Amino acid sequence: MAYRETEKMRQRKAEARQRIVTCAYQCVAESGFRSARITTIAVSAGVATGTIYRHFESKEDLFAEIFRLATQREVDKVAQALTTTGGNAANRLEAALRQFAERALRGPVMAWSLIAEPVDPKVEEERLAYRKAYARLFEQAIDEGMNEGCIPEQDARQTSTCLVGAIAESLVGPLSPTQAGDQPDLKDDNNDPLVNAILRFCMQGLTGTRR
Amino acid sequence: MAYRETEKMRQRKAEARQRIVTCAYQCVAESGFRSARITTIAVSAGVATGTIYRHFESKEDLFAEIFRLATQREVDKVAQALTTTGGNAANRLEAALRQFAERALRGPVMAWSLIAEPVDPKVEEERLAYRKAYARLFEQAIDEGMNEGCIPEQDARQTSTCLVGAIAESLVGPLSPTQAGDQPDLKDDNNDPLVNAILRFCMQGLTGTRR
DNA sequence: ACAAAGAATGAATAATGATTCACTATTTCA
DNA sequence: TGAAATAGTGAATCATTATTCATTCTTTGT
Repeated sequence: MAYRETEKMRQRKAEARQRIVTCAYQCVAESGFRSARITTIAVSAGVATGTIYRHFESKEDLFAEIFRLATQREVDKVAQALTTTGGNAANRLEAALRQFAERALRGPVMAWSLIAEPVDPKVEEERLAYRKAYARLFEQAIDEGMNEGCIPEQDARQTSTCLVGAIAESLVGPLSPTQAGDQPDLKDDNNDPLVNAILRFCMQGLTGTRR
Repeated sequence: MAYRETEKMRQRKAEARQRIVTCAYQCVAESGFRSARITTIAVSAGVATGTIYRHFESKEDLFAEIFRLATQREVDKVAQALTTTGGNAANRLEAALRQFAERALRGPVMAWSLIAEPVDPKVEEERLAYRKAYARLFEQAIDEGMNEGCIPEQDARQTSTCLVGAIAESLVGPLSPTQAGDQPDLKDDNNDPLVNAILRFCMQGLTGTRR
């Protein structure tokens, strides 16, 4: 016997994989999935195109992983807003919705890719999962709110889906790459008028209470 | 001189064009844009593939026209619901939203193509227009409602965008081709629970009044 | 019937990039 | 050092369809 995979090698491979992921991520964050080329990613990661296929079944698989990664970041942040905010469940939910919208407006290219860019089926599947992940977070908060009594009884799952839809749709226009360069700066002070208008609708739909 | 386009010819060409459009429409209504092939459309329309290019610049152009056509039908129906329903602006708007959702559930394949199927850029553009068309209808109704006093003052454009988003997102799951065969029959009696739940959220978001 | 003009045809082409794979290089261990 | 095992390479291949265009067919007016 001669060669057996050693720790050192395992690590080196993991590094290469990581480099590929990172470069692919950057490509997508710069100009979306559609224009991201395997060749380009390979070059920028300093490997041959073939090497990418030693780490990923296919381009779609790689992209699905990128999507999942980007998604996880976002969902985590929203989950965090949900847990670290004070006040009742309705307050916490509002903070989470705000986080969702504001983060999107801050990273518009990636947000557009995640929300609205036409993508291949495997990636589209991830998108459905991503939207569902948000919905589930919101759903849980609504359930809590109903228990606390600060949110009226309702179909929490259905409402959470509506919340995701209302926000996503409201962002499509502003994020659309045809009007890049808009939305110059966004303050941290809960005062973006677009975000406020979205939130008003969402919270009203949720609580049936005029703001 | 010898040949000059005559009325008869003009008509015959128009018929061929119409046939192409109809067949393309059927293809899409059966299984979406992605799987619709120019060759298949040509065969079913009884023309050569080349002939399609005498009538349309490109596949995308043809599909954009199909999209526009399908869209127009839907938007017209919603507009009709908006004008023919009795009651105040809020009632009329509710009827329109209901029409939007119910029609989608009745023609799920086409609805999915219009709402969520990944499509090429030119067609995607039509989709934005389509969503905007709905939003504009709703916006107008909201404006009327604010004048009538039955809808509180708000940013009508923003609200209408949220309405479109909430409904569309709520439909994505149920329309998704992976779970075709669901949603077996839908009565005309304003009683589909999914539709009712969506409408509750929408109307609350709009009026801030609990249902 | 004929020639000019245009329409229709559909097999061949083109374009695009993802993917492969025969080969080279590297790692490991006796 | 050398042989086995695996990793890396990237030019060539493949697959998929939309699109083209040289050719054939139709229509029209004389």
